[in-house]
Amino acid sequence: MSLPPIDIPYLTEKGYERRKCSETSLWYWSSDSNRVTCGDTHLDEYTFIGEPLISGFKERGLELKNSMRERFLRFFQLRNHAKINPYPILARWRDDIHLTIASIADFQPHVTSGLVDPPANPLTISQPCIRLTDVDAVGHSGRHLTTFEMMAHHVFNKPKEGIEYYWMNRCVELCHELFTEELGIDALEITYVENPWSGGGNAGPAVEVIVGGLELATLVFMNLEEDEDGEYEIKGVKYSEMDLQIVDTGYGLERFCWAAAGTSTIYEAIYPKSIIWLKELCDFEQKIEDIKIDDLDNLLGELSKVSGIMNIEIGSDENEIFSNLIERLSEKDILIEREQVEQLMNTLSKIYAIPDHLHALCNMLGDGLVPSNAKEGYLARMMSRRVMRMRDELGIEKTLSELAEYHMDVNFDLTNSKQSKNGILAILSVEEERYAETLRRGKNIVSNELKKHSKEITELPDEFYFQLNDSHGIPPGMAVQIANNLFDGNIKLRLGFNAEMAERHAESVKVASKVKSKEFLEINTSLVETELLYYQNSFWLEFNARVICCEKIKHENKNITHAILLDKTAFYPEGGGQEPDFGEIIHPDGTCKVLDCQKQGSYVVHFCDSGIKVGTIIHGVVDYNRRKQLMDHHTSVHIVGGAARKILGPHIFQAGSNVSEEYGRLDITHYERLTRDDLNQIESLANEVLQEVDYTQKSELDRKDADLIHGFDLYQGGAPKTKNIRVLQIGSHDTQACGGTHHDIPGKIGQIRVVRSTLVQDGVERLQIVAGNAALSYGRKQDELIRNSAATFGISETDLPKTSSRFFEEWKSQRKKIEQLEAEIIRLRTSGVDSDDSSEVDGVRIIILEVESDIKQMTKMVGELTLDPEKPTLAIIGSRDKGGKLLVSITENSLASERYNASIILQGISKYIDGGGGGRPTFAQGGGSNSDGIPNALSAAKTLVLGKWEEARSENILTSEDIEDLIKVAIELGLESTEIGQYATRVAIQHAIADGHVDDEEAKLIKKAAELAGLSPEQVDKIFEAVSDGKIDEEEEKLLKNLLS
RNA sequence: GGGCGCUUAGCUCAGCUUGGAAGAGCGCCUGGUUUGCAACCAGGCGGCCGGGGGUUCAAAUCCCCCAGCGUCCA
Repeated sequence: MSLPPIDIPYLTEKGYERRKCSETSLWYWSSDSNRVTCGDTHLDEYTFIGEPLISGFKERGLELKNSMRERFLRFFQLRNHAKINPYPILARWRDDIHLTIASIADFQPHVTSGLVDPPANPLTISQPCIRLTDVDAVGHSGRHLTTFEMMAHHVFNKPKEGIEYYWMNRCVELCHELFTEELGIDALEITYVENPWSGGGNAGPAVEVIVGGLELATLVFMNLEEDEDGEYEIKGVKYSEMDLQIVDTGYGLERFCWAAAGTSTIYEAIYPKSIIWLKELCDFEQKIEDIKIDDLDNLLGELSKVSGIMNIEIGSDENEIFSNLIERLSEKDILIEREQVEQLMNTLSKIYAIPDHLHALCNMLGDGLVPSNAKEGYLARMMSRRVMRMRDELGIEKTLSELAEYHMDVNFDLTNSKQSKNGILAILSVEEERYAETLRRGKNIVSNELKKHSKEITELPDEFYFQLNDSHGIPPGMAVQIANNLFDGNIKLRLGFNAEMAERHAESVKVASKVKSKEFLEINTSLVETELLYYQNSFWLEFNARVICCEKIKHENKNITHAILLDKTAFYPEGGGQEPDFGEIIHPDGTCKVLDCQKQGSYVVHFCDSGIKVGTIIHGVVDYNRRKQLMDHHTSVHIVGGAARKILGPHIFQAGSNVSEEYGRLDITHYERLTRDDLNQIESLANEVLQEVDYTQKSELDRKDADLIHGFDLYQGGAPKTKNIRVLQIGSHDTQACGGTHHDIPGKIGQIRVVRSTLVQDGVERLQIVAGNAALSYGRKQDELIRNSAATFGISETDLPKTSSRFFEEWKSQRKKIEQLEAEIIRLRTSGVDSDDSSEVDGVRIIILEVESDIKQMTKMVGELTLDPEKPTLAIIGSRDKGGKLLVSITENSLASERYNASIILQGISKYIDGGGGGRPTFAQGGGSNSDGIPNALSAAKTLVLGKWEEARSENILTSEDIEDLIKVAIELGLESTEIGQYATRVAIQHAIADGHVDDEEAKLIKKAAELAGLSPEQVDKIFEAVSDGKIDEEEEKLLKNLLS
């Protein structure tokens, strides 16, 4: 069944009636008998613009927010609610969201699941929140914000335990009293709209409180949880009633302020000074004159009323919005052109959005966030880039830091901020530099793209815009602007392009798969949980226990054959970045080695090289040296983290850690690269701590108390998942929740070295730490490196830097000398070719030679040989290097290049080395797999180019088939001469007679050859006819033989 | 977490579509010009074309893997 109708006797008493909204069909309560809508529809304009509904607040901006918040909290404090300080805006106690999006988020999931008690009950709070889902609507709608305070009163009832404070009726009563008696709102203006709420696995009835057309509060009564067999159904999901019944309310502080100020937009109520300042900076007066708008104030007021009730959201049709807007305004006798509204809205929306975005940025950075290109850090980068873009579009010449500084001075309360003002400004300066770099690169890319198109182009390819946006961070609008600025062009973006892009993005979003927790073996849940001895004493290394489970298993590590559970253990299982303990289990039948140790639920699984009978009493011995080293590193990681925070600033947060026997690794958030000097300072401070702190304090606290006592920086290692929290406190130096094993006396570590830092992700530096014994062996290894290097040079260690750089310089100059000498050898070799290897054919020098060089040197050689235009040259050189290399080069734009084609020659001769090749007509290279074929290839080249056909045949250098192939090449090259013709004809005919048949190819060749041989056309035809049937009979053979002579 | 892009001279980047002699601008060095500087002219130095595999006679270029950086979206 669905939720039953809500019954609120209090409202009935106050003269309210339950009715159905004519527009939305939702049930609502109102005391205004004329009302037909629920108050939150497109028919309900804001009634408070110019006529505040909340009276008695003269302040604006920060002061207005302060006194409004104070009034709210005091109201509930006076009615038995405990005031709770706001939680951080970075939801680091949760691993499902980055930012605090509602006051109830403070208590999820630990309190709402019933695991942990709430900090007070009932309670009231004003929680700063950030929601980036509607970021595009900010500034346009007049009411959207990315950052706001959610004022709330929460109750956590547990009816089964007799804990019941209040529920729906009393909640509405409190709300109604607040609005009417405390804030003086006319009851006729208030409607209560029933609209069941569901989300995140919970659900319940809910009431939206609408005042003057604006939703001021939502009252949620969360009493259901998702349950397949549940009796209630909401939006297709089944729910059942849960033990905990939560009153979850949310009152928008900024909206209260707006209703009290009656300004045309919410931004003017909360950021008035910023808006005036920004208007001056961008010369707003002048812009208005340019747009030619007369009665601005009246227009703005009406615009806000109208746009407030129109749903301006991402991806909505701009055309429709503007034409709607103009129509609505004309109903109010305000006549205005579409272009005027568009220009006005464009400018104003930016002026409105900038302070909002800056406020969100200050909230995030103030809480210690470091901007990054990934994860939550990206949210800050996105916001800062939005601000800078809008600033540039408005033509405001202020740096991001200057804008933020003004914002902090005027609108932002730094008292709850972890980060200092200067820290925030420093981070923003870095962001501005990075943005400038992105812009510079973007301009380059646009410029390169434009070079590909003609200057008259008016549209660039879609794909280009998409890629520029997704890969280079330049949105299409900006790309167009850059393009037109660069080339004074007339490029336009087609209408609705941004919506298309958003759609494309939406398509490509895929659902991430869930990671399952590891299961090593099936554990009978009736077995007793493992008692953890290592928490009772870090140096409890030997113990007696009973085997309660032992199973044969398969494992990556071949030595591991069994998994063993004990009723208690001192073996630490891998967790919290600390690697597992190793050691031995001694039992009556022998000893088995513990090679790995993992946690599964409440059990510790020992991975061993042999099994033990269940029930056996054993003696466990943890490997002391390994454990000691792991503890040295783990405690050091905490100490170094604390040192880094003291030296670099409060934004230092642990982004991950790993502790092994060799070293400790600590990832920290920071906005700049660390220098060796930074590391030295951190290292020094860490070692001071070893001296100063005598004992560490270990405690186990209830989650509720841990939060209260230590705050949320406690959870550096990640979101806590248990009711009880182990806390390690190292003097006043560092306090963290940690499940690892740690030293009681830090001094036992001996020394800590911070060896190096690497950038592991934008905004995250990885520190590598060695401590205790590992520090000692690290130092020894370093010494050895230096000693060995010095020994190689045969010098003292102090001379090492000087000598090594001298050797390096010498090596470089000698290498250069070698190259020069090689070049000289090539010159000598090539200048001497004329006598032996070169000849001349009709004014072209022909060089054919074999060398012993690689392809690179060969190219240089032919360069020497063919680059001189005074000496037209055809060079063919071969080398037996790597399966044989051939290179054919021809002097460009010369007699030689007119006559010869390098690529064809190469292809004609590369078969001798079983290879191929190609290139340009004047330069071709090839290679093969038979380097012994090089001499044949060069002989073939000589035959071909020098026309030494008879010689090739008579001296048996080439086979007749080879010669036939070469003739084809010669003909292709156009090296046609009587000599070739005569010779070729003879060869072809001989070949044909020997075979006894003629194929098409041969026939053509014979015909062509006969022509070239100077035979008469009749003779040619006769021969062709004779051989064209593919066979040679006796008569034909006679004819051909006759021809031969 | 996912998508996309980039990585070439000291710096900023072309070249990759369609494999065939590694380029431009700035900077640097030498010389010229100049009273000197800037500017200009001529010449030169400077490259494991991010790493590793593969295809090919031949890879900066094509394919696969990895790394770093950038960027958009969660």
